[in-house]
Amino acid sequence: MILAHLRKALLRELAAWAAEQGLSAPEEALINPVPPHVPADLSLPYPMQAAKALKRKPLEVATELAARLKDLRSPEVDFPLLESAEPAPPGFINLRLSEQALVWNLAMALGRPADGDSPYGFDPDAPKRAINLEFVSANPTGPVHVASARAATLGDSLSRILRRRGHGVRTEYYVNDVGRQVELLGRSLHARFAELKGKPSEFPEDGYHGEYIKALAAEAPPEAEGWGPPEFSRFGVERMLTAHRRDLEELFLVRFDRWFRESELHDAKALDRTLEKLRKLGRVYEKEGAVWLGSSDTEAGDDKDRVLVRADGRPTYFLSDIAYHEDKLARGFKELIDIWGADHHGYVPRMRAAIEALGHPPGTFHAIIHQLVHLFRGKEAVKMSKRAGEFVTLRELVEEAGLDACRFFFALRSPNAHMNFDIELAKKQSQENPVYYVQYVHARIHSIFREAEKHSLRTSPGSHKEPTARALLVKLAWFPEALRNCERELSPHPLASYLMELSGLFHPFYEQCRVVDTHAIETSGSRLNLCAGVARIIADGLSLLGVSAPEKM
RNA sequence: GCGCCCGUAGCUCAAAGGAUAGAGUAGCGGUCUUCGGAACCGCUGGUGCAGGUUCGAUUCCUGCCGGGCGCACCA
Repeated sequence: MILAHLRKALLRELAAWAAEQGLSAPEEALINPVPPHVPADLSLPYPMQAAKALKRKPLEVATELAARLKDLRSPEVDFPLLESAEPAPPGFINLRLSEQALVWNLAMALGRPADGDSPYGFDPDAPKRAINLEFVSANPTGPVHVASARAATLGDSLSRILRRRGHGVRTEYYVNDVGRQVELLGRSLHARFAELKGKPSEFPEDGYHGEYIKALAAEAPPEAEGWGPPEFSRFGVERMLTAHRRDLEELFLVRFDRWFRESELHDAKALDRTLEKLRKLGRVYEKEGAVWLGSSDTEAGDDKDRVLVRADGRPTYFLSDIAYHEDKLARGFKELIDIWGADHHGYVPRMRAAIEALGHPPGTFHAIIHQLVHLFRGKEAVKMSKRAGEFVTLRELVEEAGLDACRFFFALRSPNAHMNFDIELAKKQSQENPVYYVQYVHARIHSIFREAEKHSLRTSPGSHKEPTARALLVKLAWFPEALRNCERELSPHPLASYLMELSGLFHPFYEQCRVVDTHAIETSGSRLNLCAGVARIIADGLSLLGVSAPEKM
């Protein structure tokens, strides 16, 4: 929060200075954390950029600018923001926050989000976005696979963070409840059911072979004797969907605001309407009996045109997908963000092309592509095939490794990171998961609170001189910035990394600064206050990641 | 063959073009009569290769090497 004010104040000052120099104003005042050897809180690299444009010496520019920044103030607060602003080679300005600024920021961090409309981390200046975030959307033809854990973590954590930032976000799960895969599910169940009844059956060639199919067939009601594959399809989809909801929402704590069924589109004739709209816009043509979208003729960069309606008259999956996205936009969303595995990345340009062809502004559609998780058991790669039934379920992993360990583990990784995930290690050595490192600090602080309670010591605002305490205060100020980075990167991993760093700073403080001390009530009070801030941010940050913050471990 | 992603410490990963590349974990050596040893402190260990752009490159560009994933009138 204080850093947002600082950035704004810096930007004003830099813009004024730039105008005097005949430069265009910088778009943003970029501030960076400093490396350990630098005795400051933050650094401003702007002088080096300005020096280039002005063809002047960077350090000279930094010196000139630093002098102007010393007494920097913000209209939102009534104290000076900085204690010092010093030029440093090759052309940084190193900033040290004022004590008032740090104390004020701690108070903001400790404010109760539930009470106000401006919780810590909320960004009043950011333009509000209306986002539909779709993720997982696994076919209801089998249990939720471990491979979905990454997308589920990404989507759920990101949606929580974006909401905290003040955006309107609705999460959505698209259910492919019609089509070939679902038919195959019905035929597989039909065959397994017949087997159970000792009747002759023909198991479909590409059918689903997993044991769960047999188990599911065994659960079919008595009247299933008279069912054909379509009835088994319906039965199977409903059962699978129920299991998906249970695994994702109850087990993995991933919430979807809407479970949208493809069949809803067919019922509403949405495919016809979308096709008609594209036709009117002149974006489709017929060739060789099929209807094509002129997707290569767009800015989206699709390399070829795509079939919407096959020569036999059946619509492609692509068309229903377009209709689905059109439906989301009709519901008022301005941005559609889909989270897809890297195995679908080739689908991005055509989807973008379709959105463009429908006349929506560029940037309406965005795909977050996450790299696939390669599963191992020890050294051995796990092949995953739903049809062969060889896979590890999400439930299996969570029940063995623990929810917190799983969610934090995936949250730490950038979507672009290719990762090898050793299931044995995850199950066996869950103690090594960094999440415990973070949770431990939270539990430790609450232990301090319990100790303070015994001596009737209470938190009180106050300043902090010790370097370890000051480092914590500065780190607390970075929390909103971490959330901002999450929004920019469209990933929760900057927050997870931040929590690791914050936690790492607590222990040195703990070792050097005795908190509970009945001979120093005032110091105890201000240190308890700092502890409260750290605990609050850890609990808050972990909750944004869907991870618990236990008071005892 | 073309396209997208990646290659960073033994392992799993960070790092808005910024300073001496950070964490966790593993390894080695220390720290236990006070708030939690699931801890702390110290040491060891580094950007695949070759060029280029830049005051400055893990980051951008080119080429190479290695890996993952795509390239349907499948979903």
